Amino acid sequence: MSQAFAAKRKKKPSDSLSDKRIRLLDAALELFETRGYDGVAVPEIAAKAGVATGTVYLYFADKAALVNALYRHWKTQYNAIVLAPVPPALVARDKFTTYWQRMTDFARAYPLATRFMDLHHHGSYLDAESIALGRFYRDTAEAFIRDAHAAGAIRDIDPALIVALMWGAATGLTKFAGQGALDFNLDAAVEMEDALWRAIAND
Amino acid sequence: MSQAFAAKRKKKPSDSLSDKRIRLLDAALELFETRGYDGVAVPEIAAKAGVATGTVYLYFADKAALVNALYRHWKTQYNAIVLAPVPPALVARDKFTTYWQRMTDFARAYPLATRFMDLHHHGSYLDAESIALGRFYRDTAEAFIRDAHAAGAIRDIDPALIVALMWGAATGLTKFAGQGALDFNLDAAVEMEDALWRAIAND
Amino acid sequence: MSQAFAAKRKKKPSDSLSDKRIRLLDAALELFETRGYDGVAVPEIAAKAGVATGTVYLYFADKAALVNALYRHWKTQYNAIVLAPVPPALVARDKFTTYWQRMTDFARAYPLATRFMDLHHHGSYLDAESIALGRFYRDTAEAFIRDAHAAGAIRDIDPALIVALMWGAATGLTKFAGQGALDFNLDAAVEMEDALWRAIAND
Amino acid sequence: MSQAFAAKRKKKPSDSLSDKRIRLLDAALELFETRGYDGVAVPEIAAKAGVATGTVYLYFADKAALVNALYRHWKTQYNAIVLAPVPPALVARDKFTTYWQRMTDFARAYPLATRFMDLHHHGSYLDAESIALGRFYRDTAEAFIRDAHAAGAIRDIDPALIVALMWGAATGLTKFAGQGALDFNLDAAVEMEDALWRAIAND
DNA sequence: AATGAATGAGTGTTCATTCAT
DNA sequence: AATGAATGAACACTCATTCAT
Repeated sequence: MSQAFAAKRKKKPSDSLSDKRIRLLDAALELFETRGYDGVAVPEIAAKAGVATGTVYLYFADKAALVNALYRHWKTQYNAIVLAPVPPALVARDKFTTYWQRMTDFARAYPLATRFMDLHHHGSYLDAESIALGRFYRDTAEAFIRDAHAAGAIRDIDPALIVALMWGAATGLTKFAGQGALDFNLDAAVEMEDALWRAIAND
Repeated sequence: MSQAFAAKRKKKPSDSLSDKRIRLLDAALELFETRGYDGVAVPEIAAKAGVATGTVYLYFADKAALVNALYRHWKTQYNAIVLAPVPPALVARDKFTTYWQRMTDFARAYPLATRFMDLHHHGSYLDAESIALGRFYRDTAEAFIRDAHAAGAIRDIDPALIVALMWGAATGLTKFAGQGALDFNLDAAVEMEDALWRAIAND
Repeated sequence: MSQAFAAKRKKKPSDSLSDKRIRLLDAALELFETRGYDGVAVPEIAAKAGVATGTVYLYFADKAALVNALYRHWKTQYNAIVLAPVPPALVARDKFTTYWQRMTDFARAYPLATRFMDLHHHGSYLDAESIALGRFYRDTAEAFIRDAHAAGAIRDIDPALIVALMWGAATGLTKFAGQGALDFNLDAAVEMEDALWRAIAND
Repeated sequence: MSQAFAAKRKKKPSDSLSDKRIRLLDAALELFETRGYDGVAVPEIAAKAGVATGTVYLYFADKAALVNALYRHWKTQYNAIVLAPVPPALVARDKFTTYWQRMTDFARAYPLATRFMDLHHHGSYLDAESIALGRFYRDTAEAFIRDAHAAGAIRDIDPALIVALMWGAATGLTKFAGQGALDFNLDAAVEMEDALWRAIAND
């Protein structure tokens, strides 16, 4: 929004302003992902973003505001992309494919952000609003599972268990890929989808 | 407590010596699990363990040595308990049950340690030896999977994928249980085992 | 003060920047001279220099870097002032006078720095480069002595012994003056010079 | 004294007691000489002396008491050996030889103690009594010089200057010998004595 | 809007000293 | 008399944050 607004003005400061905000978030993502929130110094984020230390505080009230902004940015992205409504007309199996595909596409496209969200989802520096964004995953997933079960497509398993299984499978792929133990490509995603569906499908 | 009872007089130095070491490791586990390595101050660990700050350095060379000792302690426990050899006479399905039961028993008995190991497995403060302990899981799991596949019990899936799936399922249970989203009891473990076996079993 | 007067507005950063460095070196000199390297706490140096503790580390990598910078500063000054070449046309006696005068002028002008260099010349915190600066004294003095001996002006005494004597005489003056046992004024310097020349002169 | 007394008893504790005191002083000398008072930790002195840390405090009230005991021990030795009365019948030149010989003999026999006393004579941890011991040198030396001057043996030079010269010459020899710049043997001592006498002698 | 030098509270670590054994 | 584990104040150093420019 501020971006669109700024675009009307001719001055480049405003432009470079949002530019700097983004560069700060990118730098923070890279650093927090590897070393954790407390393991990274603010001046280091600034240096990686190519701005002065003081500039960080023009865009974020403090360090906690920066992680929260970063966390929300990616959780929001995730929710918008992965958890967007699926066509109600689709049969359960296709809905499942759609969700799983989005999850793995996202994880493969943004492995840093994916690991960052997993690693930091419990951080004491995250405020209530940030943490609340995580609930949307569970709610959406459980809703889908209940529907699918009601439609007779999947067996009678505690929905929470299925959510844990799907989330765990995606996380496992990301983690072991990060360790070099496997290649998280499209084939792997499809192979895993097949296994997951067998795990829960009726018959 | 039973310890204090058993130790009738005498030899308190060596008793209290290891006692302090253990209390430090316990305190560190609890604190590191919630707030991460850099989020916890050494004096705080000491306070929680009921010893003076300087005492930490009688048992550990520095803070990094403390996390490494903690990490190794639990990884070693995990490897000894969960990855101990299973009777070769067992059929694949029973081997699978054995491994899965151990994994979930461990995760339920020591949820803090389980989350700690997951959270810290990539920490820059861990030395090579500590990190090497993690490889045993992958090796053992893959060996089992190859055998089971050779015996025709499970389908032709990349073993690394199955490892990711099993690890992910256990992690997912631990994580969502920690968030209060599910109750990680024996039933849940068994229900998940059934789902997992369907995911990979031949037929 | 005259500095503040001269610096009319503008450019205070770089001004105050070197200003702080110098104030830190001055404070360190005064404190290290009396209490030794390990006897002085960094925050105390900062306080004496009128800056915050953290500021010390903007100008010096660590405490050792600070002593080394201090030591080098004064050794370099000493070498430049005292050991500067003397006109080759001068007769040996006049060269001797020149060197001795410079030594005593320096010691009288900068008694703190003189004692600091004597006290710290062997410190384990000094790096190789710092220690190497001390060699220049011996080399220059020995060269002069060899020339003077070749010219028949001084007797056949081991040059190293004469160096020890000259250095010792100057140090003795500084030391006993510091203890209040004598007044290290120009007369004392001249009287000592006369004695030293008699000690080594031919005839 | 306590040594002689203890010798009468059969128990070895008392024996090892004074033994330990001496070993502590020896260890402290070696360590303080190189690294200074604040640069050496008490447990390190204990380790070098082969006793437990707590034992140090059985023999000395605290660290300062230990340096003071060490300083006084050597200053007392120095005063007893070097500044002992010389036969009044001796001519000035022979008195001078006697004193100088004792100074250099001492410096060569106990280089560590000599450097320790030079380095620490101003330490803030030394109490008044310790520092007072240093005055004896000046007093004795000045008394000798006044006599010699009265006897017409030496020129009219400020006695304090001569003291500074003699002390400086001895210190210079010790220092440069310690740096490997010269060999502080008997010849060097004699050569230096000759030079010093020329410096001050009448004629 | 942007800088980065400066700050000082807070961190990891050391060490003089004590005390139960 | 002797020990050495334990202590906690004090140290060297870091880093989130501010502010004069």
